[in-house]
Amino acid sequence: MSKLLPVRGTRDIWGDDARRQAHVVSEFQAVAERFGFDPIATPVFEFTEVFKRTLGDTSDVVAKEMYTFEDRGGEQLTLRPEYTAGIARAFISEGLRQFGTCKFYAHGPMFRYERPQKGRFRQFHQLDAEIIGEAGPAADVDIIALGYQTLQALGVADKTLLNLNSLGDAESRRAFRAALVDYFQGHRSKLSEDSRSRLERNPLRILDSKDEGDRALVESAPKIGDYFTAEAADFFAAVKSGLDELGLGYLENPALVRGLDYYCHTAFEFVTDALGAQGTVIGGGRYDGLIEQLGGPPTPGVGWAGGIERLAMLLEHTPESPRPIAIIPIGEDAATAARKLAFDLRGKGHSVELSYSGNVKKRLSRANKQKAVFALIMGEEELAGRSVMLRDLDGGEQTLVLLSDLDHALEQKA
RNA sequence: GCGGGUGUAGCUCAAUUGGUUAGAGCGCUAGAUUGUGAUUCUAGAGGUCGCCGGUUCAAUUCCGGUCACUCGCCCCA
Repeated sequence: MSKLLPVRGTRDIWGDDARRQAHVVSEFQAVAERFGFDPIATPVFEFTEVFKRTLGDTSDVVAKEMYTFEDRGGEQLTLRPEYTAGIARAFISEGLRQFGTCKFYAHGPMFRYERPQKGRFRQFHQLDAEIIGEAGPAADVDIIALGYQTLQALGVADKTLLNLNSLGDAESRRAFRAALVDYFQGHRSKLSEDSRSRLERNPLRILDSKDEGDRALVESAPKIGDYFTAEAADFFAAVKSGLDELGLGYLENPALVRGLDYYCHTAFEFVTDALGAQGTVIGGGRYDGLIEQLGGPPTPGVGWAGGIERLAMLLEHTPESPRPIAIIPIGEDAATAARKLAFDLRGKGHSVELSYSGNVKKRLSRANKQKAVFALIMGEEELAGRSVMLRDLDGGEQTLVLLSDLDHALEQKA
């Protein structure tokens, strides 16, 4: 803490960044409501056990990439690295099964102890959508559609490509995994060093290795589709035809994988090439085994999370806030009247700027910077005539308007 | 955890092959009509040259370390 800097990988968000991110959240909320999703908020920290159980103890993600600490009562707590585990925990804790299928949306900060790079921070923010309790492929299609329309609402849909894959059901996965390990063992010496260690830890990850030599091997590696059970194949076909019916294009990407056991069937990502190495803006899939693994009743689920920072970076423009009306009083009496007028106009729904200090010149200059449409100048003369000077800040012309006619005049100008 | 790049004013960047007062644009403050902005003109404020150490008569400049930012690798729940 040598200087007053934010902690590595965290940052202050203000100005245009803050406005862009707020816009991402509000558009998402609007779309989620249209899809009949309900808001949910879960704590930013949980018992470490919640994330440990969902990740599996073996993963060194648990040890190395989570913000874990002990509180004064000796509890092991972790700042949430993702949304799904917390929401699944809430589903169990709150007995939400009684309500049948739950459709939730949420947004908030996440924490991962990683080396920061473009579009990747230690504290970052996510949108999240989950459908819990629905086993059929219609839910998968619905959740992907929600993602797509969110991107559309943000005007970035055409900068992304939907990548789609199926991991099959548990039986398919077992068979595929075995075949994959078998295949790569046979070519062990040709694998990159990274992938040789992946072979033990997480063989599916070899499929999206960035190493060129690995990629060549992956070309002729076993394909998950060849190991699908009939049910798994039907499920994937149903998801694809559901997307086709909506006219949603996608790229079938067999390299799109999920490392953990509870993932099954649908895996998808909306990916962009505009953000360097961190191109996934929305990623999700089906996790039918998760809630059971957490200690709840067997419950299917499907959902996604989207990176707010990444989406905000993709926005073409910073969304404009409405242009205000600036009220500019001259003198103490006018200042009092100005505060009352500002209050009334705001009450009627206008966006109004009223500076706390400054002479006319400074206030006009400020109004200009705030991109005000009009200035309402109120001096002794105007006050005496129960009127204000209505000045158009784009053109420069100004007219004296009776206060009683102000609503009408503003309406005319608008 | 590993590798590349960068660090000079609030912001974007110059400059000094090691030498005396480190510059510009934008922004900010004030003035050119004490009731009129956005244009123009003038003046002003603002810098431990990221930090610590080394070499040197002399370091913002060269060297080492460190911190931060940045791009990528690993990882990606």
